[in-house]
Parts: sequence; C-alpha cells; structure tokens
Amino acid sequence: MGVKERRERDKLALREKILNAARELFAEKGYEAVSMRMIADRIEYSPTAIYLHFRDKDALFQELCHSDFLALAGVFRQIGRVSDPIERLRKIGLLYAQFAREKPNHYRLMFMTPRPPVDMTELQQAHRGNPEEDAYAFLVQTVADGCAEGCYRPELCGNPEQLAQLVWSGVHGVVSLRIAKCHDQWIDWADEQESVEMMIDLMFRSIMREPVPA
Amino acid sequence: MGVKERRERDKLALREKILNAARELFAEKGYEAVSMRMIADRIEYSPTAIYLHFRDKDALFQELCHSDFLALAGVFRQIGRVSDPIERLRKIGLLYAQFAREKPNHYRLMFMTPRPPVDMTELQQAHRGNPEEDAYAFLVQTVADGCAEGCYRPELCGNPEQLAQLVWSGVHGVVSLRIAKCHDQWIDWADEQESVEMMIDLMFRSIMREPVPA
DNA sequence: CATCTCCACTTAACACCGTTAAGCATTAGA
DNA sequence: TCTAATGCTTAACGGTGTTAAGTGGAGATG
Repeated sequence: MGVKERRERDKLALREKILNAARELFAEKGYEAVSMRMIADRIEYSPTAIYLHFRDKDALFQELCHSDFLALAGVFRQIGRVSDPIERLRKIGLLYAQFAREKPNHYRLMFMTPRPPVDMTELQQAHRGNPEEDAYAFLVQTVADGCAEGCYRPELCGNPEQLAQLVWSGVHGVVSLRIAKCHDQWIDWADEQESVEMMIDLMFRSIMREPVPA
Repeated sequence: MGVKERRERDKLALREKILNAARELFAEKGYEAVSMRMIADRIEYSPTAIYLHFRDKDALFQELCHSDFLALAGVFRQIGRVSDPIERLRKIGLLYAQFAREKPNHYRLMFMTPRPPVDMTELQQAHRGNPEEDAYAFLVQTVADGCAEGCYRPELCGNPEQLAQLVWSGVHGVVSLRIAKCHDQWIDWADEQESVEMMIDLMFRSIMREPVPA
C-alpha cells in the first residue's frame, strides 16, 4: 500500500515548491506585486493548481509569514542562552533590526501589514509560547529575566510583557519608519544602524535601575 | 472673458469633489479597498472622469496623503508656541498618537506604506520646512529648541534632527505596531494610551540632561 | 440663425487580477 | 477491461486600473 503514501509525498512536495516559488518572488518584488499567475508561471503549473494546495492567496502568504516568524525565532535561538539578560536583550534588538534590514519585504508583511482577525491554526498554536520557536515569547522571557534579576526599575517590572512591547516598539519604530519612508525626500535620514544602536541605548538608559555611566 | 475662469473654477470644484469622495471612502474602508469605480459611483460620474483630473490612482492618493500631512501640521499648530520645549515635545507625542488612533487608515498610508521615489511637486516644496505647515519641521524645531536650552544630554544634541527621528520612532513604533497587529491573537497587548505615555516617559528619561526624579 | 470648434464627459474596450466550474487525462482497484 | 478517483487544465466570471474612441452641448464665428 505504498501508493497512497507516494501520492501524499508528491502532494507535499508540490506544496513546498509553491511556497518556495512564492517566497522567491515575494522577497524580490514585495507582497502586492506577486500574483497567483506569476507563482504558477514559475513552477510551470496552471494558476488553478495552486488552489488545490492553498485555500486562497491570503492563506498562502499567511503560511509564508508563519515560516518567517519561525525564521526570526531561529535567528534569536542563535543568541542562545547568553547569561546576562541585558546583553541578551541588546542582541535581540540588533538581530531584529538586522532581520528587518535584510528582508524588508518579509518584515513588512510580518509587522507592518494589518491582517483581518484570523483564528490560529492548531499548527501555530503548537509553536506559541515556546521561546525556541516563538520570537515574541523569547523577547518577553528575556525582559522578564532582566526584571527577575533586578536589572530594571522595579516600577516597570510589574508588567514585563508591556515592558517588552515597549522595547520592541522602540526598535520597530526605527526600522519600520525607514522601510516605509526611505524614499521620502522630505526627510533627511540619519544612518540607520547608528539610529538603531542609539535607540537601544536610549531604551536601556531609561529602563535600567542603576543610572548608566556616561 | 469670464468664461474661461468659470470653467477653471468648475474644474477645480470637481477635483475637490473627487478628493472629498476619495477621502470619505478611504477613511472608512482603507486604501487598497477603495477602487476608482467606487469613487466614481459616489460622485456620480463615470470612472474615467477621474482621469481628467488626476494622472492615476496613485497620484490621487498621493494628494490625499499630502493634505493629511497638512492636517497633522494643523494639529501641531494648535499646540502653539508652548514656551517650554519639553512640554511642547510631550504634547507633540501625545497628539501624534491621538492622530494615529483616530485615523488609522490615514496613518497607515502616511507612515506605514512604502512609496516609490517621487520627486516633490513644487506645491509640496513650498510647504516644506515651514513649521506651520510641516509637522516634521515642527518636531525637529522643538527638539532643537530643547537642545538650545540645554534640556537634553549634550552628546545627543550634535545632531538634533537625528534625535528628533529617534523620538518620533519611539512613538511611531507603539502606534504602528498596534495598527498592524491589533487583531493578532499571538500578542496580548497592553493598553495603547498607557503604552504611548510610557514610551514618551522613557524617551524623556533617556535624553534629559538632569536625571528625572522618580 | 447656422455652423464650426472645442472640450468635458461617456461608453467600450484592454489587460490584468483572484477565484471557481467544468472537463480531461491518467492511474489504481475491481 | 471496466469503473472510480485523482490531479491537473481550460474556460470563464466578476472585479481591477487604465486607455481609445465617440458624443453632446456650449461658446465662438460666419
């Protein structure tokens, strides 16, 4: 009875092929410029073939997006368990900004594009909260560690998740504004990497318990 | 020879009518959900009539966007010349966040949507740099005032524009992340207004020359 | 008054999009 | 060898932004 299994395998292989084609096109052209027909062309199938593997375009990109989140979690995992939660947090910020700079189209879909409310698939649910696979959980955990070790001002540690959201927002603000407005001649942008590092410094300076030495 | 003038006036009136219809539709539905045909329906003209007044859809929304920037500058103008540059900067942050909360679709087009590089119209050039009409210039001016009065750490005041960009990024990070991910069940968001105020406090704490009293 | 010209606007159409319905081979199982 | 299922294709629908061609009415000119 190896037939059904082979069928299953082939089907999954094509599914993966579609995802890869979409990923490539998407990375170079950006979300809204990639059409179903382009993806179909690249894998040399008819456009409708895609619909045998994905409910619609949104579902396809949702899945792409999900794998990007896993990729980001993978980037964070490479930090490993740096013992000092402050250094760990700093590294998170730097790698996060690097991710945004290297994959702006992905970043845009992940963090700058509103999506209608959608209930999580059980697949996603399974990853959630596990810092190894959930970049957000990793961030929250790192901030909470810092709180637990008394690094940050106590009045900020009542809600470590909110503190994490604020730190995240700071770095996100720098990189997302750059992605959205980089071609804007109205604004004379300072160097991006420098601004990211300054933002991280500012955040630390404001949340640390002990004043940062000049 | 009043004929030509009347023609001109009528043409401008229709142009304004198109803009207003687009504005209304856009505010309630968001950018990409508004089609030329919808706008045409609302003003009860044929879709092609719009093209007699705007080069294409992008030009129309570009213009809409420009008027939104003027509106934001208007919001800031209401702050007036609060004498204390610190209080003025705080108010800028709060009003900016309020603008984002009240007009998320506008905010998204203004600050979260990449646009291809486009040379400014002479109209836009005219407004640029004037703090009364240029919200960004108003922000930079306010930060520079704070620097001049010695409010902020001297090492940050070498480049007031960069400092302004950082402060802006902080608040933008909070509100834009909220707009993009508000429906995301993955994240348990803290109260938005509270986060905005905390972000502003954090920014001040980190840039002030004198340590902020607890 | 008749005619011409111009111009704002319309209708029709094109090329593209996401998506669905129907058809058509190939292949597994009887 | 016949039947059924499966995986894909072709054709089509309704939508989009946009353009080409046509139309009708008002001002100018005889």
